[in-house]
Amino acid sequence: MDEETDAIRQNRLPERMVDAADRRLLGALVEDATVSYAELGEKAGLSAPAAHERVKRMRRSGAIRQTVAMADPKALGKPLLAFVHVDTRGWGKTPELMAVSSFPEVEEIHTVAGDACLLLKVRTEDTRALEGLLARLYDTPGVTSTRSYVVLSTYLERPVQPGITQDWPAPKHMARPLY
Amino acid sequence: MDEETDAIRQNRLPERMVDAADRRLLGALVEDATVSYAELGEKAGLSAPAAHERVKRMRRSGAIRQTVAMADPKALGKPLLAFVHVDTRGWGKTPELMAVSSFPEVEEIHTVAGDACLLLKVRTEDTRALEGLLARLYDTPGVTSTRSYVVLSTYLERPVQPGITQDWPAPKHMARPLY
DNA sequence: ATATTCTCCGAATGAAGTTCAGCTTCAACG
DNA sequence: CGTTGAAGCTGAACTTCATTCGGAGAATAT
Repeated sequence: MDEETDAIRQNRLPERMVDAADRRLLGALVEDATVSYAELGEKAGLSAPAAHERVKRMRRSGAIRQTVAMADPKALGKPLLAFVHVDTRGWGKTPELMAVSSFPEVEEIHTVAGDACLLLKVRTEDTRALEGLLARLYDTPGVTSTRSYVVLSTYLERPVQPGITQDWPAPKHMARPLY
Repeated sequence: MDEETDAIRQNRLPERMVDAADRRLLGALVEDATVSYAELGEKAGLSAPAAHERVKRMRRSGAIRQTVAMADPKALGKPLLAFVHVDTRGWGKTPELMAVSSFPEVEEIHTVAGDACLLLKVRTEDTRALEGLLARLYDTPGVTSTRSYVVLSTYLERPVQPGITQDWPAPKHMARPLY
């Protein structure tokens, strides 16, 4: 008992596996997080307090990273979506990554295996703003070349889907910024 | 008055611009959608009913597409993230796109300007499952070649950020599937 | 200047989130 | 084999929040 509270304080949670009932809850919450716990429990075959308890645990363990509103980029004045492949030399140091992640247009940053080093997902007001972003990229030390893929139309955009019939371990660590 | 209710029935909403207060609300909701309306209003300098009213309007107009829980892909047994560029001949017809969008591993589908036709974001259990997805892609009529970028590590992954000091028109149509 | 529309606030109501005590199941252990 | 402890669920009680309503103020149009 004492070691568990101790583990919680140290942010190392000995949380449970994500079981079938948890995945049913996740499936509903990934579709719409505004439903009541009563309705949520009904869908998962649980009472409201039980559903609440499990969701709270999943938030704690990091199985549910966050609950957010998805804003329409057009309503925020950023209708242009593009993927940018960045070739670099001497990456791996965090300062450059932090510089790029501070650009407000950048939505995702990944390092990938393939003929590019970095892969960015960016949203801007127009092509002119995209050019401005590219200019700032080239000003970042280490960047050698970029390749842009401007999105013409989007056919699908959805959260991670559950739907695997197997149980998986909860993530080891709490969700936190990666740098 | 009558024409407005008529317009609502026909799904053509004559909604307002998204102003500075709306953007403050969006900024908070994009970070965390579990806050109370009282707290939300406090952050935006409004009372709880006013904040509630504006959020409701933004949901109606489509400025807020949906409110969802972000599940940790690892907790769902899909730790592998990859971007797949797909070259095709004779696209543009929806049936093929619907076939691809029915794959549960596929999270996003975009058509892009550049040396690829389609750009997919996919999550799978492992590289073997990724190969299986590629095989299903090649079985889809029209696909000629694919290029995969397996993500080694992710440094940033966040929702669309507000923060532009200008007002923008609300989206013209309600958010709905694109095909 | 008057009417109209729009948005806001404060109070009241209703519905939801949250806690609690007690019951059941299951596994560990003497 | 019986006992003990932990974990999970349920229904009821409690508390907080979402939601509605009436009225006041500002801005715009007539």
